[in-house]
Amino acid sequence: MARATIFDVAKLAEVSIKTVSRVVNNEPNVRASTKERVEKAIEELSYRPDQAARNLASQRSHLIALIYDDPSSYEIPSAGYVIRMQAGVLRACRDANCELLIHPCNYQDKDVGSELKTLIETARPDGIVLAAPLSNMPRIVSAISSTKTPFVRVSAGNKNGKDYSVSMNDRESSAEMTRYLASLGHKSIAFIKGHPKHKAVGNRFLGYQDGLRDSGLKFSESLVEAGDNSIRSGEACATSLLARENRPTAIFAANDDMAAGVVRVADRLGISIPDELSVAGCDDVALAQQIYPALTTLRQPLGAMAERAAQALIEHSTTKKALRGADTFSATLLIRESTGPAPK
Amino acid sequence: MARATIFDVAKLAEVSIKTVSRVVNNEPNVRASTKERVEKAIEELSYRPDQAARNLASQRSHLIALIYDDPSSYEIPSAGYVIRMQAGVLRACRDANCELLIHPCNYQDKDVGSELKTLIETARPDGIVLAAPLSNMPRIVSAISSTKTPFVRVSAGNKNGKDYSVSMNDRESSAEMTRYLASLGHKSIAFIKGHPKHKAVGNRFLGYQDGLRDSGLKFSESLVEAGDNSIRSGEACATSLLARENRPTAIFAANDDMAAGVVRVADRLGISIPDELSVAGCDDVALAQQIYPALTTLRQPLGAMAERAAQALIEHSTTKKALRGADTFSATLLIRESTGPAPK
DNA sequence: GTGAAAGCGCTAACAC
DNA sequence: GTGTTAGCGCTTTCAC
Repeated sequence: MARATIFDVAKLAEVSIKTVSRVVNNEPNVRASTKERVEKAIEELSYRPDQAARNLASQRSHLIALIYDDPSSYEIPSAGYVIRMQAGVLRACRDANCELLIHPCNYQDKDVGSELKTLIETARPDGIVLAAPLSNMPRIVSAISSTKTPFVRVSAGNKNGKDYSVSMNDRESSAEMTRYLASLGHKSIAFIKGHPKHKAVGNRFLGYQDGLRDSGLKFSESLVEAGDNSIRSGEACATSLLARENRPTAIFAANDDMAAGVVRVADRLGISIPDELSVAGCDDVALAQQIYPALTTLRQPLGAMAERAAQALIEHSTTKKALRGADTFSATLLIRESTGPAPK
Repeated sequence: MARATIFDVAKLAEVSIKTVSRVVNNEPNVRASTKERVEKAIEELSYRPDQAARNLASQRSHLIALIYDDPSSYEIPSAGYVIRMQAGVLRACRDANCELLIHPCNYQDKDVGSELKTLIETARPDGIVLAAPLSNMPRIVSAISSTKTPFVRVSAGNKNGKDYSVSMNDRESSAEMTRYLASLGHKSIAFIKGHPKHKAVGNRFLGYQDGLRDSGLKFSESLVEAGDNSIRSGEACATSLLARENRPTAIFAANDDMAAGVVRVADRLGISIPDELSVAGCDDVALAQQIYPALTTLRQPLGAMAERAAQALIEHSTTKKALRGADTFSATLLIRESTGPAPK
């Protein structure tokens, strides 16, 4: 037997299809008793509204797109980052019966711009969640912007007045981590910078300097190395940092992957963590708990950020309220095994 | 200006909308010159067919659902597994302008069954890719089956005559790994079994026994420990295995996470890998390359498997050809740093 | 090889 | 509070 339509329900409940529609969409202006009758009919026929018909009639796709840099194209994937964002968006979608459209892409491709435009024009999502580091790339932001589809940037680093973004308080949190390290007695705290395109990660460097200042330590360029967010670059920076005569007693890396690289190098060099060297990362990716010693890090509330982003988009798609400004989420300092008191 | 519809194109090209439809869908019976005219009009108006209208008229959702166990609900996520499957399905979808609907779920929930049924009845995907270990759970398989929506099981472990599945040759590959270990001179090769619900992982245990036999080694229950696929269980098994008087010189774990647990324990005990102990895993998750020493493992062609699964579903949705049998993919033996010659 | 007409199952606008 | 009607933009069927 064919699937029930809104007409079948209307007939059985002895109301018009519009009333059924009202009940299904939780619209007001339905008498409680009528509503009950309709609901009984729906139950009886196990009626489910047809999404395609709904989308066509309402001129909305009920689709939220999540666009991110393709982790499977990396040497070292940061899959956990993506999974957590997906989970967040999914939470927001479920509550609004939207679907999630995922689109991993490679920002190094010459024509990501037109690829994204085609995607958007074809699928017509009601809104777009744009993850870092794509959220910081003018080429990409402007391609998306040109489609006029509402979008939210995640971890955008630089706010601008024209759109809405959600991010973590990178600077404040990094300052907190630095102060924590200083409170452990470390006087020589090195920092490994991240990918220059990733602005949010750039703010962590600023926070590191703030934290140093707060703790009465002075900043020195010689304690700073520049990585590119990959484990391998973390290894390279650590190799340089740890080969010095007066090597630092603590290293704070702008993300966990690089911190993991530091741990790996220290292990090879026979430098004991945390006895001789404290290491801290940022992000709390899965790897952070998986390595030994487990990494002290800052947990980014990625899921919550993505959820908020999607919620804002969904709300905008119904209310058309302007989508501007920025929301900030606080990171949590997770103290694990890789940090300890400075060697005497 | 509003978006162009099929009528606008038809008018501009001076044909009927049906002809435009034919061109757009690559249907036959259009004269080359007509086709060209239509294409020019499409280009000029930058026309994009409306997916919602298409779905409604064709009674297909053009959606492929990917259902998997939620990695973000784990203590230790296996996010890479999911990302690779997503990438595979996405490849198949792109070629057929389908969209991917992802649905992470928690198989421990009492009512996953009805959750999945609701999802399927609401979103009405044209087909479903069901990932392991869900693909082995009768409760879940039958819930999906009851919706009559075509589905493919990935790494199903046990074939049955009623559906289609794609999997890796777990048994043969594990035998190969075991023979490789034996060829290195190891005489005492231990095995850590995986989660009992995960049938594919069970086949690896069979392969281990085959490999032992092939190499003239005899199987001993005392060299087998049972884990549950988690890092922590790998640590527990390793702790037991390595505390013995005559500890094994090689440990083969049914997945990488457990192998990583072994590495961690060996590290704590001061047992050098690979000099004193060889460790091998299975799956080639990201973690396998991230730990030190990098893990020798079997790379599961997950992306290809998922892609094939989705392709089969898409083909079925157009041709209605029966979806039965099983396709098998070969794993690749990846020799990295964690295995070496048996200690003299 | 091409076209006309009839839906697909819903929402929106407005009438009652 | 409730119903009527007209689309939404395509695909399908069938006629030519």
